[in-house]
Amino acid sequence: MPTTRKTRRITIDDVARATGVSRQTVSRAINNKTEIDPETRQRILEAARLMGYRPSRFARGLVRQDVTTLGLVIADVLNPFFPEVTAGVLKAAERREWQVVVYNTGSQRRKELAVVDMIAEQVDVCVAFLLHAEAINRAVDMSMPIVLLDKDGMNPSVPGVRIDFDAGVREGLGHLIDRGHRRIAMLDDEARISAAAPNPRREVYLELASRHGLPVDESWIEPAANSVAGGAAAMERLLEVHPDVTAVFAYNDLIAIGAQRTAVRRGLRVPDDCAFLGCDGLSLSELVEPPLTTLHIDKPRLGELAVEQAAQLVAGAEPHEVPDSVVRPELLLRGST
Amino acid sequence: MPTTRKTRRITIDDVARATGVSRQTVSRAINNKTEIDPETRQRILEAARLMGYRPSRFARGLVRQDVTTLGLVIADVLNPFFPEVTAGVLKAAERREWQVVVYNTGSQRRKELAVVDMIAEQVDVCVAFLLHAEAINRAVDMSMPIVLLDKDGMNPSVPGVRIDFDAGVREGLGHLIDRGHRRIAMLDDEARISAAAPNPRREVYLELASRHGLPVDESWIEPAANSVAGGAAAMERLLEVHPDVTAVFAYNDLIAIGAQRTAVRRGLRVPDDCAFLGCDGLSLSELVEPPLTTLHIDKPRLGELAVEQAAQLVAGAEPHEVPDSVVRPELLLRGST
DNA sequence: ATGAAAGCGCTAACAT
DNA sequence: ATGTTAGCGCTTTCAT
Repeated sequence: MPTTRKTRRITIDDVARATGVSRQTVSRAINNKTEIDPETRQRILEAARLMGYRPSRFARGLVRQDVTTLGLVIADVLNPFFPEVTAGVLKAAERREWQVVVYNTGSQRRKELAVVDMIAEQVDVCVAFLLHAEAINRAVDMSMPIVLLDKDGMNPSVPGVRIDFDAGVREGLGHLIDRGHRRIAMLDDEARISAAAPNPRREVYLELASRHGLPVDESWIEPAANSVAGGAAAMERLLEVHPDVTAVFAYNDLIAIGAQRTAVRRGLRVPDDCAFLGCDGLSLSELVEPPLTTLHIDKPRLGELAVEQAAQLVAGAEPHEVPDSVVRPELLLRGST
Repeated sequence: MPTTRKTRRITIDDVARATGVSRQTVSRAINNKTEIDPETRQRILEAARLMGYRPSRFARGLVRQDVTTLGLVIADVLNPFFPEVTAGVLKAAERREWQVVVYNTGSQRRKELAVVDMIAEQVDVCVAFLLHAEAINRAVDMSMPIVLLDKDGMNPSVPGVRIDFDAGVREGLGHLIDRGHRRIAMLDDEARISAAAPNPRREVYLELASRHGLPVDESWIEPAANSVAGGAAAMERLLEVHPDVTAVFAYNDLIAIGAQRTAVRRGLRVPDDCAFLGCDGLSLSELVEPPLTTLHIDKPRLGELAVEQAAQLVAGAEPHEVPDSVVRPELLLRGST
């Protein structure tokens, strides 16, 4: 049972009183200002330490307006895609001495909205992966400076990084088609579907299928939960409907890896019986057997670019003045195709 | 070239002036208080939106002392161990409506110290993975309430979660010895070595080696950078010195996976020619070939326990009054042994 | 080298 | 339903 002592906060005045100096002198001591007697400083610092004094960040922030806090909104820390993006965000933030507050949404509508409300109150600017247009609009409505990770097809008045899936997926699927694949299925992201968010990966898939006259229709698109287990389960369902599938294009690497595992477990040879094409290029994807062919995205760079745009907003630029950045996926040919 | 307009902040007074009401009425409107005419509220809200007004979190925090910010200090977002811990931390923080600020140290002494200085100014309490005793002591010195992730052997006056490697490693190495392995090497973490941090994994390894009369000495311990590539490189070096090694115990799964890849690439059969035992149980480790035998740690729980201890500190408990938590690794037998 | 006064932007408590 | 008065804890500016 934790004791809930309401231990009143120790303030700079307490320290001043205890050391018999004025508040300002204490302030000088703890802020390493020059105009102060070295001995006085020592005495004050010592007393402050003993008393457990810690300056209030709020009081400080109020007067010196120099601390910038960035909100980073991601869907799921457990999907390696986000830690990789986060690495870039942290790096860029560190350079600027910005604080980074992280929020997880699970891509659920309710949580995305709740997180937007939260960040609106707590941060100066934010970089966000948001699937629900409603959540994005809410942020804009609250005058929250926001930069989108994966802005493709989203609210055009909000700056963001565009991942050029169009070119990438065209190249990736072209590769499968060149290899003679016709019965190519897609494992899509069910969260994106249920959020009714723009989905270039799916659109390009359908467009190419039609252009090349592939014998596939929407029944060849199976929604998957965004995880290895989700990909594995989706592949089971797909094989029920289309046991003759020869290649699978997955929404991302996690889903592709799960699907490939199902295939292997079922005794299919990869890539001979069924090939797999992932998307996003997790470092994990070269560790599985066979290593996954994937559309690699430079995720740290994605994060850095977003922070750079955020910096423009902080500097006073209007959202429409901040040009979108673009990241282009790169086809990494490996053993799964 | 971003425009650096110094656009003065819009305050509640600006909104009040623009709408011809008092500051307090604006406050009521934006905080959804009851005692206000619905029409007035609408008018104010509309004006605030148009003006792009956003309440200052500092001013607010100063007066309503109800926002808690937790600093989460990790070594490396790219090591899946930390995202998994982070998942637990975020979950526990969300329940309490705490903000979580993340800092990456790379386990470098300089950065650990810099991060401690930073968090001391910016957060109310922190949960940290710190290798350098100096950094921990600095936090204590600054009266920073802190909880350690992996506190084993660290400053006993600081609360933390203890991972019971002693029992775990005993069981894991016991398993290898039972299988008849004698020439068991260890791939240690070079960052921990250079920080001169306590290392129960290594100690137990040496103790068991001596107790069971294994034909190994310190030359059988090879330091590895904390990554798959690091593990791979360390294994190369190990094989130079001890080509007759039959089992490898790695500091963690990332290193084990890299080492195992080197073995496979060299044509060794795993586990017949060389077995691999990891430590920490990343979800990744069951995706590699062969799946890795490992000492699984419930990392989300580790994070949650730490936050619970942090909550006690926030509630006013003295560090020495907060009992350590313990997480016990569990041996997961898989294909690599 | 130190102190006094002013004020950062907001909300709580008390008027009206 | 709205306005007024006091701070929250700190740093800045200006005295001394």
